[in-house]
Amino acid sequence: MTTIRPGASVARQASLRSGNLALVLRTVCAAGEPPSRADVAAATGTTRATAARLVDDLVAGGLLDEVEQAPSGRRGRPATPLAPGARVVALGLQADAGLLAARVLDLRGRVVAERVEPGDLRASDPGPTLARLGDLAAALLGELPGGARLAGAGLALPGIVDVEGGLLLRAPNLGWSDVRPAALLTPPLPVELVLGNEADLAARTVAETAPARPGPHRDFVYLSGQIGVGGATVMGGRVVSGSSGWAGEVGHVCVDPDGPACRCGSTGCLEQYAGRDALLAAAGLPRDAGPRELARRVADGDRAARAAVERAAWALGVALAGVLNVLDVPTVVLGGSLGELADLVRPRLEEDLARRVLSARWRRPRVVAAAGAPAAGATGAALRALDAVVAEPARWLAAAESPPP
Amino acid sequence: MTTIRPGASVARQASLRSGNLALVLRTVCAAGEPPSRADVAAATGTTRATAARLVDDLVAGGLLDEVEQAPSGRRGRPATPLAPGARVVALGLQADAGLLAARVLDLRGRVVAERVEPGDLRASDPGPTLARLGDLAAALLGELPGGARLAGAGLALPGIVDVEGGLLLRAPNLGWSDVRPAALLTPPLPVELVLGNEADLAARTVAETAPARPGPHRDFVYLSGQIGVGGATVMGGRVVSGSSGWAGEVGHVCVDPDGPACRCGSTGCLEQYAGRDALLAAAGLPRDAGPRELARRVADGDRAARAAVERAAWALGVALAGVLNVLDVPTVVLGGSLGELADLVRPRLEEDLARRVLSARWRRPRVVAAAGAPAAGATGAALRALDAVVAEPARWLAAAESPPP
DNA sequence: GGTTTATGTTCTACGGCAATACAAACCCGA
DNA sequence: TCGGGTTTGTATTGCCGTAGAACATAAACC
Repeated sequence: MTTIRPGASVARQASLRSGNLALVLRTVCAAGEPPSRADVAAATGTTRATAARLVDDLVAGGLLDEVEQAPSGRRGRPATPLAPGARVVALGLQADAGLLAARVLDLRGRVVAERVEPGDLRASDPGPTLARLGDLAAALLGELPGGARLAGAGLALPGIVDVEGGLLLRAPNLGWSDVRPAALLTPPLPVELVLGNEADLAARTVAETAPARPGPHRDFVYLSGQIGVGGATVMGGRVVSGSSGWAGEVGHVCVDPDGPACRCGSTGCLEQYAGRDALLAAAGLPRDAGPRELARRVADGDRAARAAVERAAWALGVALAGVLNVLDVPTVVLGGSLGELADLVRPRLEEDLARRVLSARWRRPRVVAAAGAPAAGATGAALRALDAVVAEPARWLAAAESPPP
Repeated sequence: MTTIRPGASVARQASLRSGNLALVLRTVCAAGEPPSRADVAAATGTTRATAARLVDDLVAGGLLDEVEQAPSGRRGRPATPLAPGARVVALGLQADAGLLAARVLDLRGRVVAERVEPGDLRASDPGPTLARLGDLAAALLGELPGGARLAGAGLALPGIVDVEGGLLLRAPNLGWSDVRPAALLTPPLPVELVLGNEADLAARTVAETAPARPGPHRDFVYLSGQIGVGGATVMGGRVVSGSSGWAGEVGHVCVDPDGPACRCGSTGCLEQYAGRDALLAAAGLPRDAGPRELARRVADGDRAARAAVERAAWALGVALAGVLNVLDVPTVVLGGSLGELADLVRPRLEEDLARRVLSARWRRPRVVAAAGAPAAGATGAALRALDAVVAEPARWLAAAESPPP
């Protein structure tokens, strides 16, 4: 007998149903206006009968809501508008060098509740810090409206993370190594806590404005300007996480091999030119100044500030040109403190990219700023948990059925 | 009525069948030894009855063959071994600066016929060159055994390609721009010719040793050392082609912004250090010398040759560290002339990567040489066409049914 | 108030896979 | 030589999900 690798499993009729449930739910989530069953049928290419059956199951499981119909003035039987289930929510957490954040989103992408607590967490102690974050989370979950069902929780961390193992391997800016946040988060959460890289999760908020609703860009490189520079790549609306989930470290792309030494052991990393600490130091500003102060000085004509920003733009051009040559994405999204400097670096950066990117003569790369909501990582963490539900509604329905309502 | 973006279409029962046909075919292709129907059932998780039904359809369509059973000595009814259909073949072509190649592969990954014609095609005229390639292809197709059915054809080109449009936008080493090869290839092929980047297609030969049979590496960066340096990224066994198919231009990652000017308009591109022309020039060798001559000189202790290789290894370290930081893949595969120099550059390159790649302390990147078959691009082009059949056997079966055998 | 129009529901038909039983082909041992 | 054991391949039945068509419903239009 030949032994064959397990491989994928066959598609049974249940898989068919499961896939179509996901398709219907995704369709409703992606729609701008609440669609009717007939709209869903048209968009998915199925019959009204089948679409209705799938919608009914999703409504029964709370994943879709039948919302109040506004008088449309159109003739024919009035439609029943459908919206993603408002009672399905997820918790997103973020611990960063500059803040602790907790945010609850519902399936429609609305912020149900949030707490953001600024503070300097550089070189902090993981235990007390995560206990504070746990308190924030508990307070948030306590004030949820009745009937809300928590679909999952995520934690965005500025470092290298072992997602399967639930382990933060190293977060240089926090000074943390080998931390298991789920164990330190008190009181414990009622659902599993999934870790994630801050930039990966923040990029998700650009890729989708609400669970399964596509954002303005589908293919882009995201740069998260923090104390260092984090990054993520999104292709086809999905974050490219690499074979171990450590992709996107654009901050450590080498810009100049003869450049300054970096904490990571290499030399001339992008972070040494465009990271917040590096920028502020080059501009002669104190470490706790913000990007706005830097932007103000540039506007005032401060020479050191101008030079620092110019140098950052140059470094971004070298590093991002390499990334764009390798990945072929049309857009660079600047987030975090880099987002606040986007207008200052864009002219030079776009020009450099046009010169250095091989395919620029056929499609010129663009640089945009992320719509800067604070603690985007927390939002992204909640989005990821909700996306998991949208991807496999059948699992959710099965879980919801075991305890009868 | 709300208009919703088309989105994906629902899964019908036909999709179920189509998906399972693909799964069965993929399973047989991936297996090392010809499996029986019962093996297929076990590997896919379905019943013997269903597996047999699917296999029968694939056998009827020629996508699977029932091969001769060798006496196994095991008790029980002897199994009927299954192998990918030998009569399903595809044509792969390649036009490169150093050769023209045509190769026919069957669904088992065997070379059915081939022609490789060396020659210097730098700054050549596309018309006559492609006519020569067309002659090669016609000769090859003429000598195919009776009953062979051509599933598709592909052409590997060292440049930027518009795959949908069938247009070669620019191939600097050939000196070609805006060429439409399908129109210049005489006599015309009996199937559609799909273009592809040479490095992308060569990388495919590393990702799979035969159609749908996984190769030794599933996640890697492939570097194709030609006159310049092409590249491709493979993640999860799939070539990452980017949003327009122009990904993988590792050769134009900036290694040193103050380095020599590159044809592409940038400065200090990797190609200026590790491309064949650059390497040979730095070693003081004539342009038409090969990488073996260079390797021989290094072994003989030639100082200029050693310095050239050392410099290339340094540049590869800087560029690939950036790529690995962004993509998180564990392996670098060196192909083409770089493959022949792999043993010379590996020590320094692996050391530099270990220092510069952020995740190296958890998983140290490895550098390997591609098993160097000449004209890997042609093989990859044929593989791609065969993979398309494996991915959608139902389409092939439908097409095979319309003209009855 | 009848007609038109669009939505939502009900019912039957068809196709695909699961489960089971059964037939076929080989090895083994008496 | 022949029956038991074993594995493979095939036939039959039942379940399930979608397609298709007919029907019911609720509004606007005339």
